[in-house]
Amino acid sequence: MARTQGSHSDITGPRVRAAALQLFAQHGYAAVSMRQIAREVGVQAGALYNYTPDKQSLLFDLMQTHMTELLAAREDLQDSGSPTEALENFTRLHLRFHSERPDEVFIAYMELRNLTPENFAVIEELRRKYEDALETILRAGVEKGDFEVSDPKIATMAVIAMLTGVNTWFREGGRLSLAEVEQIYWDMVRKSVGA
Amino acid sequence: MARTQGSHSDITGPRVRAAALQLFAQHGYAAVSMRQIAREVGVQAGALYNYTPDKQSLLFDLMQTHMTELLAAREDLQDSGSPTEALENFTRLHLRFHSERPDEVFIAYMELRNLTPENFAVIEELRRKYEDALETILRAGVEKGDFEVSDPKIATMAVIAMLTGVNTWFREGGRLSLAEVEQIYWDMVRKSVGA
DNA sequence: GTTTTAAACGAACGCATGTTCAGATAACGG
DNA sequence: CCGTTATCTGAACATGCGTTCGTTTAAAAC
Repeated sequence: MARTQGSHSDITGPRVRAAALQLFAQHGYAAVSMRQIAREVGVQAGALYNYTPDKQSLLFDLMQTHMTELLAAREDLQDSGSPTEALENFTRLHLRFHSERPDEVFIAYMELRNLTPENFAVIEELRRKYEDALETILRAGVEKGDFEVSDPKIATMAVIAMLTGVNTWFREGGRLSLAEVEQIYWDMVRKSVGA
Repeated sequence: MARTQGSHSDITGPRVRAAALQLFAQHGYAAVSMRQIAREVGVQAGALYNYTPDKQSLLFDLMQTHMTELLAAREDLQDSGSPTEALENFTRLHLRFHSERPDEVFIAYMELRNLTPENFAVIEELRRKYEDALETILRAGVEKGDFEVSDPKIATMAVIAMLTGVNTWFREGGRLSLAEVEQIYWDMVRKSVGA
């Protein structure tokens, strides 16, 4: 029973990625089989190969798309203001972007070791670019005398770790709204760099 | 060829756990087979079942041991001093303990979803106890007027995330010594809670 | 109304998985 | 020196894996 209604490729393709995203995030790449993904989509396993050359590419595409979108969102920020304003923009963007995409974030941080070396290098490069953006802001603030940071490299890692940690507990509809969470984290980030 | 020298159970047992620890951390629980662990130990797969009832127990034991040791180390700290001193002790202990056990920490954070529901509940309870310790310190500091923290629960999560992030980049023998890293992170933690 | 083609089926491939267990081996206690 | 026992082997089990491919279906094109 193929094609029970209309052309499917532009519907099934996104559904395959959505199912892979959800299942990889929930159980982990290695623990999810192509047959599970197919069952979620409502299709036989063989049909998945109309949409991905293999399982590895499915993972890589999800991660690359996520990192590319993150970088694009970051570049949309015009850091014309002061370092403090730039840092606030970065902080709020990071929190908003990450809290909107818990599954993508989870995969991007947990499944790096399941990438082939070539694919890993690509993702790492994207991640490095993102970290560089924050480090640049911190260095500008230090140079201008606005921030008090002894080691910008470490401060970058510390701030990103702190912000990304929001995904371990924040759920929309919980005790606090995203706006409140943004404010609390921004207060902590600001103080931690002495701004 | 069994027992080529002396009794092995008290040697092989720890070696099984060590191999599992290293392999789970490197490739992930789901991606590591019992035969890989056995090969690392230098034994056939069947022999592993003299030391663990199954693969799941191997993972659970590693995580439970780690969390129990962490809590024990935490309880060895006498927080007789001020909240600020208690927070500094907590910060330095966390950094030291975690940087000494990168594999255990990695597993404890990444493999939660591969625990059975019963085992997961046990580990989560241990983690909650550890987080409670920090939250108690923060609340004491707020009450005494030493800290400036709007939401102790969130501040707890933020600080722990920031500190645990040290494991994503810190390697002994790198640019900075552990003592230097401790100082930098303590500065940032102290400032972030307004102490 | 016929032909083309996108899309999915469903069986098959070789191989790996966690776990069990009867049998072999070698150090130990007597 | 012999019998016991802790320890490990090695084969087997059912099941599942990622991937391939000839075949079937039904919508689209003409």
